[in-house]
Amino acid sequence: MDNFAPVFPYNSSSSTSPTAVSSRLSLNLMSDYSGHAAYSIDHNNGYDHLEDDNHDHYQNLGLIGKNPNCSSDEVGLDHVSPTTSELGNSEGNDLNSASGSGKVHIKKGDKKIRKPKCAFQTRSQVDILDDGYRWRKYGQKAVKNNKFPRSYYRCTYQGCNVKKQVQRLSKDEGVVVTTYEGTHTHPIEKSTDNFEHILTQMQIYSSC
DNA sequence: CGATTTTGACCCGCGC
DNA sequence: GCGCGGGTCAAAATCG
Repeated sequence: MDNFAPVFPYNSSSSTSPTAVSSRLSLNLMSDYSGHAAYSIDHNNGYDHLEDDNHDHYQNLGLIGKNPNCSSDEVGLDHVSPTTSELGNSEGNDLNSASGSGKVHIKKGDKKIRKPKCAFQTRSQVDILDDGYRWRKYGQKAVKNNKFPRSYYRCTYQGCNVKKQVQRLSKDEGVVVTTYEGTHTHPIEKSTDNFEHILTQMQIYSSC
């Protein structure tokens, strides 16, 4: 049993103690996201402040993952090239930037290292949720059966190869699905009030 | 001028 | 084997 590090961009070092708010949340199982089970968190109160302008306002709708632990197994979306880095036992945390010689795709015979991956839905008017880290967009793709494209972001912190995907649901335009992949190797770069709050709470249930 | 975004091309896995 | 869908690269464009 591989215990994956937290997928959320918050390491256990986060000081906030996730206790008080937990009673407000309830977990519901949904089951429609790329074939994986999805967990939604309903807030009985709070986080419905949908008035704001330049700063994001979001209402968290839930965790999406294969299981409540958000382990990445079988999410099966990432391939790692072990050519330039030792991946033997490094918990797959380095998706080595493959700078230089082109594409990162694995070759035959290389073993796939899956990184922890965790997705959650957020009801938001904006696509880019301010989670306190700095991200650089490196790609965008049209998604089948979805009129909205999916955006790919990478953490800009040197040596940190955490990625995330952001996608808006076509059947519910108000819902943004954010998928985090990997674990941040550095502290958060700026404080975010409500989003940190949200993620802190979610960590209670995901224990990832 | 450095950082970030845009976008077309490329690569890979998978299903048929 | 082929086509499709998804993920990434990298050059050019844009932004601050």
